[in-house]
This record gives sequence, structure tokens and C-alpha cells, in this order.
Amino acid sequence: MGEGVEWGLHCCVTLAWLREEGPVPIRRLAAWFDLPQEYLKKRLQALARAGILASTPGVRGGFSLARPPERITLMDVVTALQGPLEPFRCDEIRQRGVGGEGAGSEFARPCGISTAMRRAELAWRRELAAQTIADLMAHAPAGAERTRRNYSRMTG
Amino acid sequence: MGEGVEWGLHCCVTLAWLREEGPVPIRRLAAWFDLPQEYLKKRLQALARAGILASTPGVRGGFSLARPPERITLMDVVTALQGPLEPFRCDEIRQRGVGGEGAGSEFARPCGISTAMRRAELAWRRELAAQTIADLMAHAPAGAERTRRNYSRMTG
DNA sequence: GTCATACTACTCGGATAACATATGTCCGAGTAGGGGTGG
DNA sequence: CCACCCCTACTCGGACATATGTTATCCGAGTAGTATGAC
Repeated sequence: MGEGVEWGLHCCVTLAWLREEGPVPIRRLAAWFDLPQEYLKKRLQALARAGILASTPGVRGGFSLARPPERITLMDVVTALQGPLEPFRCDEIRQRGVGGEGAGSEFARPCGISTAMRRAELAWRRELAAQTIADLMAHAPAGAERTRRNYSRMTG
Repeated sequence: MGEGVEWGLHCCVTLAWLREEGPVPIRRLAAWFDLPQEYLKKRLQALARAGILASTPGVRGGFSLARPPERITLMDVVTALQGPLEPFRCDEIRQRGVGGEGAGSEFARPCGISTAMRRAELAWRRELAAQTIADLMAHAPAGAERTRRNYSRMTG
């Protein structure tokens, strides 16, 4: 799917824990997870364009959550990072070639394969939309305190 | 995900409808859907390696279903064509860098992000595993007769 | 007429390129803080 | 001492290379049918 999705999710949780501290620059986040700084920036910019993160320029700038963690679902993050994945378009293939000749009104209804695939994809999205960043925070309660402590100790 | 998945699915349904006719060569299937013949062969070879299709060489050879359609799920086809997609491995990133310092036993349990993503993926797989090729056939009952008629009329 | 044999045409099988997308890197525009200078 | 202004350092923002996976293509190995010739 793309590794940047995982990074974006982790960064969102971390930003939620550091919400009191103000904007967090990419430099800190990259060192935090030991990730390539420039590419991580690119991904977080995509999140900012989607309205999930807010970016503040300047010397004390950085990225911060644009909404409270309860209102950011995993679906939002995934959609923003990998784009709205195109659904199966079976109608294109099934009525080409000789196979579709004389089909008449059979192709009026949507393709069964398309329907089945879409149903599965919908289940996936539903699960993703049911979880928020706040839920992830609640999953590791000790992380909040540890994150703030480690963050204040960071030198760079 | 890959367009070949859609092609493989359509070919499986067609092969199920033509099960009485014996093996169907790639040449016919490619003309059937107007698809690139060589690449379609590659994908069907993958399905054969997975034990979903049976390939018979020789001048009257071709591909045919290795199992009855009721025992082939969409999950089988998808897994065979795109490989067993690697699950989220968040543990790699979250305990790198300075962010994970002093985490103690917090990282003993699996990462919450990993869990949430896996749950969504599982819902997707469950939907795919619940549908079989036979279900897709039942979705378009008229297709069986049309397919057999068009197939016997094919010249090439 | 029948059988064995060599041939041919067609199939699958895997190794090899072309392309797309995801990943990684670079330099420029803009802002806020800090220091210097004049009042 | 205070206010104003310039300067620097740091940030984000988008444009530019590289790597990996998907799509497309090629040639070789093998098999079954078929024609041919001998018996």
C-alpha cells in the first residue's frame, strides 16, 4: 500500500500527544522515528493539504493537528496519503472482444465481480473509518507521558 | 492493486462456464476479452502455480479450473495473483530513534496502529473469502448460455 | 490395410524489456525571532 | 532606556532524481496430432 501511510499514522499520534507543546518541526519528527526527513515532510505536506494537519511557517513553526484527535479517522489519513483508490471498473473489459457479443441487456446491471470487490473494499473502509487517532492514543496510555518526557529532552 | 486481478477473476468465471468444453487456450481467452495475450498468460500461470487452474500442454491444451467453482473463493484468486500482502510491521519504526527510549515493557504488546490496520485488512479478506466463483456465476444466469454459444462460434 | 516413425503445429514455461508509481533528494520562498542602531 | 529596522536562521513548499513493482513482450521446452513410408 505504501510505507508512508504507517509513518503518517505514527506522526499523527505523536502530534496528538504533543498537542500542548505547539507545532513540531519535521526535523524533530524524523529524528523521533529515525526516518528520511525530506520524504516524511512530503507526506506530511499531503496531510496538510487534506486539512488533517496545520503547518505553521517560521523559525518556531512546524506541523500540528488541525482537528481534535477524536475527529480524525484512520480512513482520513489513508485517503489523504494514497489518494482515493480507483474502484474496479469491470464494465470496461467484459464488453470488449467477442465475449460480450449478443449480451443484450445483461450488461445493464453492474458487473458481479465489480460488486463483490467493491463490497470487500467497503468493509475495509468501514473498519478504518470506525477508528480515530484518539482510539489509538487510548490503546497505549503510558505513551503520552513518555512522549512528552522524551520530547522535552531532545536537543536537536 | 493490479489490473491483472480483474482479468484473472473474469477468466475464472468464463472457464467455469466452459468447463464442459475442456481446456481453453490463452489465445481464445485473450481474444475473448481483447487483452494482451502474453501478459494474460503470465497471470494465469500464477493461478496454475497456486493450484487454482490446471494447465494441459499440447495442441489441444489450455487452461481449465482445477477445482469446482464452489471451492474457489475470490480470496484464493487475489492471494495467488498479488502475493500474500505483507502486514503492517509497526514495531520496526516505533522503537527506533529517540521516540522509543525508556519505553520499558510498553512495546511488549503489538502496536495499536498495526492492530487497527490488520483488523481492517481482515474484514476485507473475510468479505473476499465469503464469495466464490459459483456465486459470481449465479449473479448472471444468462451468461452461461451466451458464453457457450459465443465460444463455439469462435473461429480463431 | 496396418503399424511404426518422423514431422509439424500448437501449447505452456520461464527469462527478458518498458512503463508507472512510490520513494528519496534538492533548492527556493516566506516568516519570526534577534541584534544593531538611532532617537 | 525604548522603538524601529535590518539581518539571519529556521521553517514550509514544490520541483527534480532514483528504486521498486507492475505491465508487456520475447524466445525456448514439450506434447499431441498428423502425414508419410515401409511392411
